Amino acid sequence: MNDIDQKILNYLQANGRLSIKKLSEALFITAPAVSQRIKKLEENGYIKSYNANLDLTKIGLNIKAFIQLEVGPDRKPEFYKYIKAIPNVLECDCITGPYSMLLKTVFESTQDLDDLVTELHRFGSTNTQIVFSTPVQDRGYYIE
Amino acid sequence: MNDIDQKILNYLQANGRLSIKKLSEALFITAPAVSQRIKKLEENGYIKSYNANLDLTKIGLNIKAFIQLEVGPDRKPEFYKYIKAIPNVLECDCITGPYSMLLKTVFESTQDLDDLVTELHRFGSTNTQIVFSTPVQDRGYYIE
DNA sequence: TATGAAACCGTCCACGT
DNA sequence: ACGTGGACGGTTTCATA
Repeated sequence: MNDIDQKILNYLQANGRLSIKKLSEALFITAPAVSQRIKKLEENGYIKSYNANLDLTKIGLNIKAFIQLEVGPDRKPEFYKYIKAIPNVLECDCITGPYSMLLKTVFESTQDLDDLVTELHRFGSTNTQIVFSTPVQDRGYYIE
Repeated sequence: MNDIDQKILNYLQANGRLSIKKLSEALFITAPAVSQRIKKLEENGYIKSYNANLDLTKIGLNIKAFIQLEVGPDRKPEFYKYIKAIPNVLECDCITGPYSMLLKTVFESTQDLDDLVTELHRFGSTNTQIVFSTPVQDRGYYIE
């Protein structure tokens, strides 16, 4: 990981479909050199994936909410398997504090949100916060 | 937005660098047709961006934490400007409940986390939860 | 949306540093 | 170990219908 690799990572975080050619021009090295570096960054696990980022409200998912959930340590394996299968859950983190799980979720309606929360109660108590707005969208980390 | 567009969005969410050729083969239409569809999806705002997803622990950002913060309504503009300039904040949501903001953050050490929390206190009281593990990584929404 | 042609881009290889 | 330049093969785009 040197200076050029960091720049590649910054560029690709900002635009995951940037062509090798464009990168080679921005970095003043040739295309094969860029190609090799990216390959290594992928192989060494620096780059986990490339993703298109959608505007979910455009496909009717207008409700975004964070749900905190109490899950006993013994029920974690069961819970993980369950939660991975629910498409509305975009992220799930195991955290410190009285609620052990934090879920980031999206729904078409508050009714759908309510349905999931009701389901989740079989694992433990919940605490739900609905999102009004997102001043900082999930973004990359600029490396310097 | 028809069936083919949905499939394109699903494919690109899973692999943002998928070539037009590969997509055209998967969808049984020609490459120019795919190209035009993607262009429209971008223009109409369905696709907001393409991003490389990094393993942040690989670059020393081992601490991930959610910080809840009380911000008075009158100080929101000031807060938004401030928070956008901090690279450690990957996401910021304005939410319901006693704490009006939820921040997703990453740091090299708990010391750095402590420093930011101390800074944030000029806006209001905070509540911090450190992440132990992330069973569901920030993922796309599979459209059906 | 399909077709073919042209332009473009990415990869491979041999070589040099 | 890393970068370069040329050549090849594959991909995207354009014009046309």
